[in-house]
Amino acid sequence: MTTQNTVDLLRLYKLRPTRQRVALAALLFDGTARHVTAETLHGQVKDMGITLSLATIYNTLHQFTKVGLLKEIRGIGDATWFDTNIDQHHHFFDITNDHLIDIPASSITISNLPDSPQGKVIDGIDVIVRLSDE
Amino acid sequence: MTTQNTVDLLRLYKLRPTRQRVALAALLFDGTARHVTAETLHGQVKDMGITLSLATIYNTLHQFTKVGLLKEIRGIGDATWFDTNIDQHHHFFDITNDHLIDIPASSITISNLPDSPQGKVIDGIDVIVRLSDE
DNA sequence: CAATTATTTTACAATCATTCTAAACTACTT
DNA sequence: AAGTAGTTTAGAATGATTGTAAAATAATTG
Ligand SMILES: [Mn+2]
Ligand SMILES: [Mn+2]
Ligand SMILES: [Zn+2]
Ligand SMILES: [Zn+2]
Repeated sequence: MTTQNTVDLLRLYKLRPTRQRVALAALLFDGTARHVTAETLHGQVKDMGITLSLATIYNTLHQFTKVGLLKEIRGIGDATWFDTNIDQHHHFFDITNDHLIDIPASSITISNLPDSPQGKVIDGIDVIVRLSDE
Repeated sequence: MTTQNTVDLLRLYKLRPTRQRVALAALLFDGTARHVTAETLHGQVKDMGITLSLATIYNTLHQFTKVGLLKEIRGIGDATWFDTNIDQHHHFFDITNDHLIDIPASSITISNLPDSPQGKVIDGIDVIVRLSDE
């Protein structure tokens, strides 16, 4: 993604295109599916020779999530993961290397779910398929 | 559960029936399905007038899990939950009150799951159905 | 292009769930 | 009863994350 495209993307979402946000958006939104934690992303920008504080990474990941550019995933190890795939979908989680693989929602059929309790409605369904070496 | 039954249960699993473990086992294994965190369980024993350290609660929950008396559930809020239902099953999670409800594995049908990657095998499947007020 | 204002970044402290450590205590064996 | 191995505990440490307040920077205005 060019810097100009990244700037435009941020403007579109009413986020000031600061040096830090441009760097992170360029890394994240290259069209490929990415799963990052604050720490892994911090490592990736550092590898590019850019220094920015972990607090800014957290702030930015949450802002991107708020505007709908990212999805938060919890329950994978101890840290919070952020996903560039914002479609409703599920995950394989390889417990031997902490690797996530997308499963399109259309690839899983869930049937016979019991009725929700009185006055409650389903907000979402998260499926995690844990993988290990055979 | 009588104290004697609790003592026998612990002996059966080669765990010394200490005052602390007897109290926790009696609370947990009364035959009803329970979902606790270290903190909620700590509160419950405190309410019974028994004082024991949070470290012991953590130790005991992990020991009970290791021998198969409990199951660990992650991805529900920030804390680790422990479940007296050790059958393979899933959960409704009510996000308005942090309440968990069991869904028997037999009540959910998952079909069309994509193939696992080369050399990987499915270790387990966790389904969390998030509930909110309608 | 200043000057002003609004937003963002950052260093650093604080929080919270959990684990570690090492000393005091207790259950089991002899 | 004494000895030993296992357990509990207070308190420190850890690690992910969030809060704070000052310094830096982007946007706006004249
Ligand atoms: Mn968050
Ligand atoms: Mn654990
Ligand atoms: Zn994903
Ligand atoms: Zn359960």
